[in-house]
Amino acid sequence: MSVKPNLTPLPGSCSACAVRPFALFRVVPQAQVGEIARVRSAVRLVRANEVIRDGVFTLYAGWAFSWTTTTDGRRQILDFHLPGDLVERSEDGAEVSALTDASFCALSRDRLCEFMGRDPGLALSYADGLSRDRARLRERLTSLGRRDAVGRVAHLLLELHTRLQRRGGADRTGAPLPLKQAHLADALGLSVEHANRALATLRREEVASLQKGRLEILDRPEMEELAGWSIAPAEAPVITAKA
Amino acid sequence: MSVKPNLTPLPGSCSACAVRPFALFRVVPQAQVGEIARVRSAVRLVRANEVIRDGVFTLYAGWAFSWTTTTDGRRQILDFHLPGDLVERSEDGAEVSALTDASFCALSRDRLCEFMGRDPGLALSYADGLSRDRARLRERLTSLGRRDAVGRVAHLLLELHTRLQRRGGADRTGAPLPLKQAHLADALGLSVEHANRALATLRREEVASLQKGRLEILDRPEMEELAGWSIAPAEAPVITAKA
DNA sequence: CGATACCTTGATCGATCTCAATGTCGGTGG
DNA sequence: CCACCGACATTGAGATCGATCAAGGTATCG
Repeated sequence: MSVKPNLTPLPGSCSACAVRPFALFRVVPQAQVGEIARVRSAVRLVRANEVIRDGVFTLYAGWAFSWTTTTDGRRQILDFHLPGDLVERSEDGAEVSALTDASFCALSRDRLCEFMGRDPGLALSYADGLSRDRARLRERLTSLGRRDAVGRVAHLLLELHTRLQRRGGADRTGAPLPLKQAHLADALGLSVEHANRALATLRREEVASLQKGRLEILDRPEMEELAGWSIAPAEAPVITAKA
Repeated sequence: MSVKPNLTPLPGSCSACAVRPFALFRVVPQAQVGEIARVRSAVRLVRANEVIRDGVFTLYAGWAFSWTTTTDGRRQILDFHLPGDLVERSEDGAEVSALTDASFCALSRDRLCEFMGRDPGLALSYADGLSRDRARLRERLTSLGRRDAVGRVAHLLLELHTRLQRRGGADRTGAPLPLKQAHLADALGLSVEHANRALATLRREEVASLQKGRLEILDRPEMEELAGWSIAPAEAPVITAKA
């Protein structure tokens, strides 16, 4: 086991940054890329499972996730972070950990705020990221509220596949996915055993498989069906319920 | 039954707006309040349960909520909106409905973007709102993932009480709360019957009661206990699960 | 080879859903 | 004024999904 994570180090200059097209600073014109460096406070490498203490950072390589624990000690994973994502350690007691070995650019919150205060485009880029986060959380909330275990798992896998694809980290039928079953369980409000069974169902039905860090989508239509993956608008039931 | 909602109409001028101190435009200095009017596209009154079609608006009076339905027709409430909140009808098939009779200022998305593009402070105010939305969704996700029915109900009631209090709409021991049990159920991933039973438990244990549109908090320490209402940071279990 | 981390499976238990009534209360038409 | 109606709230009994508990199984790494 190497002492340091086995990741290519970050480029010294932001102008060569491979993830900038997907990141907060994508809106900064080439001419002002130099200014970004003043917001950067450190470049770091962390090992899988290490807790990250920096308040704001842009993930460069590897995965991370945000989580809390309830008072009785159970973990809830709030979101997964992919390369290019801007991640904030929030005030409210949530933590951020590396899911894999990872590297990132820590930012100074003060200098970032200052920069955004001068550059509305950057502020809007920041807002755009928040808006995406919110959309993801809403989807996940819908999963936990109204989908069964198989549906939740299928939905999360489709979500991650889509996000990876947008960054070129996936092909149409699969992608590398470093999640353990415990991560799935803690993100979806399931026990590990049940997450395992849901995954087994998907595999048995030849819908999808997640093994050895790789997702394979075998039957996308069926998977979307199970996940309730419709971005379709809805008629308006006035006062509904029925779990 | 009146044909029009029984709400005081909005003031003609934004400078007299009662909710502006809590709203997106709180950061606009008095001298430029006139510019806000150009972003406003309409003032509307809607009845309880009416679907709202405007894309972006500031709620002025009354409550609203955002929701989706799953493919099998069950409803998930994504968030509740209170006076002063900026509400967006999102791209993704989520709808917004009035929970009570309500009035609001519809905004032009284009002109709002333009304004924010000129005024970084406004863009950051917008981001701040998104950030709060996200924090609320994370809390709710934790509820659905890791808390039982009574905990979920208690937590949501505390959240709403806190939000109302910040706006002066609640005293320490209670507040008017127009939610039906079906709203609670659909927000928390429960059946109406079970939401009812959870509420009954809280009442029986003399922790809190929600009746006739009013919340009473009878035993706040106990309620916080049940809700897991700790904003306490947590130790880091490395790979947990166990629902 | 043994340890460790992770995955899998089975049996049982329990929280929550479903289905089916019944109760309450404010409003409305007669 | 009263009987009825519709919207909500409540209660009970039985069915289910997913949690727990308890073993194994497998693969990787030192």
